[in-house]
Amino acid sequence: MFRIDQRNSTPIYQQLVQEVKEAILKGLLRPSERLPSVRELAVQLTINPNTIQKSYQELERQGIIENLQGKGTFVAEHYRPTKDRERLSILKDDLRRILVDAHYLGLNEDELLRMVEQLLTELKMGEDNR
Amino acid sequence: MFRIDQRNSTPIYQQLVQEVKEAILKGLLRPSERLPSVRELAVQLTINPNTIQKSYQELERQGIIENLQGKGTFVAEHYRPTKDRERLSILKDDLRRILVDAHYLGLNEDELLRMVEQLLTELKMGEDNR
Amino acid sequence: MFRIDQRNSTPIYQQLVQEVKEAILKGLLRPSERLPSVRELAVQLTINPNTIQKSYQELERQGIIENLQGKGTFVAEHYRPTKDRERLSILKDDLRRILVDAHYLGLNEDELLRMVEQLLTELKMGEDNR
Amino acid sequence: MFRIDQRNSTPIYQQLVQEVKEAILKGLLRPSERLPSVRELAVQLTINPNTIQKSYQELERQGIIENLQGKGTFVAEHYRPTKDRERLSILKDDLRRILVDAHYLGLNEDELLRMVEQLLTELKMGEDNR
DNA sequence: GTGGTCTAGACCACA
DNA sequence: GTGGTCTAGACCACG
Repeated sequence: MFRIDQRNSTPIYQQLVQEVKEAILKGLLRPSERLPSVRELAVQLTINPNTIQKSYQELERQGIIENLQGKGTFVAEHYRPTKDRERLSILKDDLRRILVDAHYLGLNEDELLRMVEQLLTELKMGEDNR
Repeated sequence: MFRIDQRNSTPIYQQLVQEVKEAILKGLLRPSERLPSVRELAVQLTINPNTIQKSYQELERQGIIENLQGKGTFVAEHYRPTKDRERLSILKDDLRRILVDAHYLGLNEDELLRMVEQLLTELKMGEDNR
Repeated sequence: MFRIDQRNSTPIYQQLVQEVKEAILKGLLRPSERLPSVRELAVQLTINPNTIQKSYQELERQGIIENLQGKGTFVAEHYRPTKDRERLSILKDDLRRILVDAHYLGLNEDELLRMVEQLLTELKMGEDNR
Repeated sequence: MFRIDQRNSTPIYQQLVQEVKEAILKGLLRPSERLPSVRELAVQLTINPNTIQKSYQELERQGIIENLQGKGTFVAEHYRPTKDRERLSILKDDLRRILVDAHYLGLNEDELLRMVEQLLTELKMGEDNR
């Protein structure tokens, strides 16, 4: 269900956060749908349960998933984007960094924009999924 | 000359690498121009010299600056983009991550593309500056 | 009759205890009045009967409701406040925590006191209801 | 420096978060002042470093403390209250719960308000501390 | 020396 | 069965 690369240097728990967000965006996970339990997923991905838990807590903090006591973890029914200024500013900085790197890797403006478009399509953004 | 934010969680040495790359892109630093010495910059930015050193080494590894023994560090005269497949793939992953985050922050496709355009203009990319 | 929020992280049984206490305070439930049976309430609130049971037990322990074998559960006729020192001390700690949090949320002393007054009015405290 | 009660059922990491917030409020910790390192505090309080870390991360998330890479953890220079509506609503619910409990413990409105006033004085709120 | 991540394993509250 | 907390101990990146 989720792809985790143990050799990737980005923390596993962040990779999982990202994977869940993408899965929801792509419609693979739907609002109110149940996520695998911490233990289940730990077994599936051969990752420590604590690591899974950290991911779930982060996703809950962002309002993307919800925990029902003793029943499990679910995709939030109504996700409300935050428009958090601070996080938007960080995002913009990250984007700037990427554009700079892209230039030094030899990508020109057109190639870059095409890459963006392709990724947006892949993620089915602009569609009705949450 | 370079903006470093100690509170930012991205490593200081990476921030500096980024700042130098941007400065060159914007034409603030021109090919063959001399960079501040490690010690100078360490004093200016009140940062550990080892950290500056690490940034310069990274930039040299990427072929963006060159060290002339005993003379100082200079912006490379002729930078050749690498087209490094591995790094391109990482860049794409980073970009995907950002697009997903943007969505969860409430940005739609249009707003995103406009942000990209704005940043590209800011960086004067598309022009002849290295 | 009682509002339960499954997404709220405070245990459901505690939420219910709270709701019952408030209902009595507001006069919605009067001394000697019968409470819904465990099963009834479990169906109404779509909650596990064991959870309801736990709430009722807690309320009985506090002397707020009484169980008459085979007849049902009733609001106690004469509630005598306990003046339990231990619980008073815990309450004070909880209150301190809230005041601190309020400060960090940007509330000043006036706004806080006004909030307290408002809540007291809402709860009709200061009146003769139990 | 910080009082932790291992027997208290509220999680240790939350107790510590609370203690730090209070210490700042009371002026025992001043903006820009360095907090004990995770390891130091772990030894002092005979608590696992991971637990301390969890507290520090929560405080950082709330913008109350800041981490400077490799240099340690510091009280934020300029704390900006969030006015987070959701958290305010939770706070109000907590406050309501306490008022109800206070009533059932036999406190009347006057006694309650006096307790609030006393706590506010203890915390030196209303003064110039941050 | 600083914090950040991860694992292994344990215990507990809740439903 | 569910997630939440805590410990012990290890490794790593950063400055």
